[in-house]
Amino acid sequence: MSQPQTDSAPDRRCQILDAALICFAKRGFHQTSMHDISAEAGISVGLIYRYFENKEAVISAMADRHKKEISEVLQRAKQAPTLLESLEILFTAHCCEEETPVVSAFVVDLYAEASRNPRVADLVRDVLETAMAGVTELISRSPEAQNNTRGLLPIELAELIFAVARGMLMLDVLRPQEMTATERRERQLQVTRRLWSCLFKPEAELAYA
Amino acid sequence: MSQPQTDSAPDRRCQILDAALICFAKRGFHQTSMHDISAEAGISVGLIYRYFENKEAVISAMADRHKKEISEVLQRAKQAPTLLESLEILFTAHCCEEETPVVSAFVVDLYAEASRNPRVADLVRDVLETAMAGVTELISRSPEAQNNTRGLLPIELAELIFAVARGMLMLDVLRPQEMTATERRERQLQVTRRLWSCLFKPEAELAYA
DNA sequence: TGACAATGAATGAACGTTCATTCATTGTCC
DNA sequence: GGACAATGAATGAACGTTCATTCATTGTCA
Repeated sequence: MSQPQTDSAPDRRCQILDAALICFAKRGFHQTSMHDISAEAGISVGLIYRYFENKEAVISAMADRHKKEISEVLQRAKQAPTLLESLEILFTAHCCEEETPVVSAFVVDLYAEASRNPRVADLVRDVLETAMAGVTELISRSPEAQNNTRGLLPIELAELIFAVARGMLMLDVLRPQEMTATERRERQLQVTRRLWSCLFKPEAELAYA
Repeated sequence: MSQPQTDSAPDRRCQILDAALICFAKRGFHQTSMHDISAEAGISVGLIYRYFENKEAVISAMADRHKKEISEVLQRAKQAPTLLESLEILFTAHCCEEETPVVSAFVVDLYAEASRNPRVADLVRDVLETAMAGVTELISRSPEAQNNTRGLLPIELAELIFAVARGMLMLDVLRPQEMTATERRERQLQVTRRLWSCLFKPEAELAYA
């Protein structure tokens, strides 16, 4: 039962962040009270303040964790055998039910927060640039992209890919609750494959119109 | 000088909504107080309640107005001579400085709100479906799309296009304030053209892989 | 036209509530 | 007992909302 401080502290932090994610996804940052979080975590309000300076620190820590999760997804994506599979991993990361789900509503809220909180904006931008650099590199090295027909650079392809991924994520928050994560995932995959067939279908070179 | 009630009432509502848009874009729905809105509009708090039942009614009215604005953009887009120009109008509607700008931050917030407010979700979904139907029709009738190479249906192309549009809008909120609307607009246009060249570059038919 | 009545747009102080934050107190383990 | 984890009632600021009040404008009657 007893845990030395150095071990228990990260656990508590994690527990609080888990609860915060659920609350934030359900109600949004600014409609979630510290009591909501404490209730969800099954602890007292005061205890949150032992691990986080204030509410904004909780939000920042959530953003940080999101950054780490994206890095991990990126690592997994990089190890996929084909570029298409890499993209599928990246595109569906936010509709997995198990593991550490990157809940769509939370991410959309994060972007909304970024629009007015420069610290969050910097962090989100950083996440995005890291992920984009990873995918750009992935594309550069993939055989599929060697003879893509439209004279687009890897970075330009990556920008398109990320735009679609963000756009699908935004669509995800409109889905009625009746739709399961699996169904949403299937939907995302369809669009991914569609985009893929547009971008990387092997064809002869052509100057662009 | 004197205005009959039937004329002045919509003006006041509009004035309040204009102020609310500025506040919402700056601070978000739930960080904006009714005092913020009244101060921005240059009126008293109480007066807002003469025109709107409560704060949620202000948000709903904003969403309604957004719906009308999108309809207008769609009408304009439909009248463009080429499909590319139609898409350019749709893609850059949110970074115009003049007229009634559809501020990116507000729209991202609207999606975040949609994720937890079913009424807002229905409205946003409705806007999206209308716009998507319009673009799908536009694509069906455009000569550019007659010989698109990837065996994608107009509706599937429209979904891709809208995903990119939403994704770029999300990116827009991360832009540092130093970037002008014109620069952001140019950025959006680049991506639009890139997508266009992927989707509609005239080529011979091919069965999809 | 002038005097007075009626209107309702507009105000902003006040109210009840919610919320983030604090801290005195209690529980737990070595 | 000492050190630290955990509690949750208390605090005060901020918020959405209400409503008694003001006052310019409009309508009415002589």
